[in-house]
Amino acid sequence: MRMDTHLLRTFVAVLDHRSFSGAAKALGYTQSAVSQHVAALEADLGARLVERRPVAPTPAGTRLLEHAPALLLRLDAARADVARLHHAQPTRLTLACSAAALTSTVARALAQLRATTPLLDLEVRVLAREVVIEEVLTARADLGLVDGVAAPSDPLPLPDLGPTTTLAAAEQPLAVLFPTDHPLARRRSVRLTDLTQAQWIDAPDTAVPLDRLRAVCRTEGFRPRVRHRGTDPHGLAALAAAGLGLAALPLPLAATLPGVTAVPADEPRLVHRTELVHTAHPTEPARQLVDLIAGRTATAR
Amino acid sequence: MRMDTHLLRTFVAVLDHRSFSGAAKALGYTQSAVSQHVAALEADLGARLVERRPVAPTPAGTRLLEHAPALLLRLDAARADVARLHHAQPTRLTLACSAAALTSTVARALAQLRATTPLLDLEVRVLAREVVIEEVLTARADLGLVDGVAAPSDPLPLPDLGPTTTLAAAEQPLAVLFPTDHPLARRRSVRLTDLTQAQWIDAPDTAVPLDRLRAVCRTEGFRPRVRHRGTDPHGLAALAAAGLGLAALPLPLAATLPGVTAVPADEPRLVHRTELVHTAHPTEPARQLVDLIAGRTATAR
DNA sequence: CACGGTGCATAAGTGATCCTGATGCGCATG
DNA sequence: CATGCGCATCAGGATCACTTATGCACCGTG
Repeated sequence: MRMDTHLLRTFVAVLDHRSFSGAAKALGYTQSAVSQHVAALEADLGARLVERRPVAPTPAGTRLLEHAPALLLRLDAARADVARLHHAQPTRLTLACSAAALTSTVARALAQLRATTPLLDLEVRVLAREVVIEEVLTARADLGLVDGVAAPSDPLPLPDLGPTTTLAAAEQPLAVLFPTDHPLARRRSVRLTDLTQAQWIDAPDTAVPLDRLRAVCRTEGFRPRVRHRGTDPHGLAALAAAGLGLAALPLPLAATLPGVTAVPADEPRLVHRTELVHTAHPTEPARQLVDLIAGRTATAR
Repeated sequence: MRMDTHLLRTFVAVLDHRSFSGAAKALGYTQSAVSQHVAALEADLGARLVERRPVAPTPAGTRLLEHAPALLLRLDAARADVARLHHAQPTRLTLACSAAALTSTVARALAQLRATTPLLDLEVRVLAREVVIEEVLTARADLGLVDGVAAPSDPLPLPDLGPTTTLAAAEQPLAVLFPTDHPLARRRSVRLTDLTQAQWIDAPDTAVPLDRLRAVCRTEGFRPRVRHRGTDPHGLAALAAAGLGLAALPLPLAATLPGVTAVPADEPRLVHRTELVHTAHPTEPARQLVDLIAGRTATAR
């Protein structure tokens, strides 16, 4: 009757699967139970939430879908946060990273941590940018590293899904990849504003997704002709070297790539920024790494 | 067994009341049920949450308390958001304000709205700063107005309790209230940094709580000797006029108060800022007011 | 147009659950 | 040491939340 968490969970699952019976299988219920769950939710809220045949959210269902996943995530986060208190693993450290977040700054801090506590069981998992925070909130990872593009010393616009603290871990200049024989490849720097109408390659899984570039530059430009899925910068560089379009990457990374020339980008001033994400109360090896990285960026500044 | 919403609700109630039986009365349960709820939560999370006799949170309970109220609020927010779709009241508009947020800018926008839709049933409720957002999220108010102190054009640090949009409604300079015979009362402006060690009156319910001033100025100064509870600026002015201590208020308000001289404050540059808070999908009369205020601040800029 | 298949709704039954009322027990207080 | 207060525990009954079984609307097929 009451709007309960498991009702919300099946509601979300039904719309995820676009099917009652599919959601039932996924949740380990019978189809009948799922049907009753949705009916109970609809009765409780006094509105039809799901259109059946085909299964789709009604306007009210859409509204609820804007809340439910975040709610369930926070619920898991709360449970994880309590569990962490008692099941802390002082010899394990799991790090969730987006693709380009594992910079040398971070790697050096990790090495330093390993040096002080040699029997540390370290695991690094590279994930899509959006799920890194979820991993941290649900304690599947102790720390998160998210990279993105922002104005210098501006924070990244992370979705606010729960009580997390973020800390700048590194800032690197941006560079544009040109084929080595491209006329602009000789330049010491290029202005991004001059390149909004150029041919771009969109590589949303690497360090600089074009939609983010559009948002930060407040332009409608940077329209891609080629889309590149995957986190491998070498493949992206190969495309750029072949003249299929321009691509942007952090300068230190871009400079090492074969077949292309990395030209620093300015105007607008943008940086590739990496942020460390942790919960309000990091447990022991995580807290040490936070301190190490905080110290590094503080002295590097 | 599962970490359910009503279990969390009684958990919070128990620690609010510092009593099982008190919480039971408040929730309409028997004491026995409350006891079982807490036991079920503890069994589910595998940790003792509440210390009994006296009733107090354990470390794990404290951790859970950092999540539970926000979670329950978001649950109510989700329910309210769906309910709004069907029970929209196009002739009612309820506005939740913190004490000093009802500036002339807002008042004029309200007058304009009343002019265009004359049979509008308007209600304004003045509340503590922290609960304004809750009122908006749970649809007890259609719009919220929160005031506070910030650097010019910086947003106020609102607690992130749910999907809300904020919009600057007004910015006013700050002023310090001096007794008219005070030596600094003649000055055309004063530097707040020179006054950190002065005697202050803390009036946390008015426009400029001292703890906020400390936070923004990053100082340990502004220590109060007198505390003033209540939202009435005249009472505060009377205390300041009698020489009990200094107080800060927005200049337009401060200039009208008897017995004191309002001297504009600068260094650091701070403003009294009012922000309009609304949900992602404001309903009709609310949306109009948002547009009106957005238009006003846009043209005023 | 009959036919079966698919997929959600509904009905009936059952074991688990959640609450109440009664009682027990530890701990203060006088 | 008696008493009261307050939380824990127990037993029982109402309710709930599943399952299985069946119904029914819709769709594609021969």
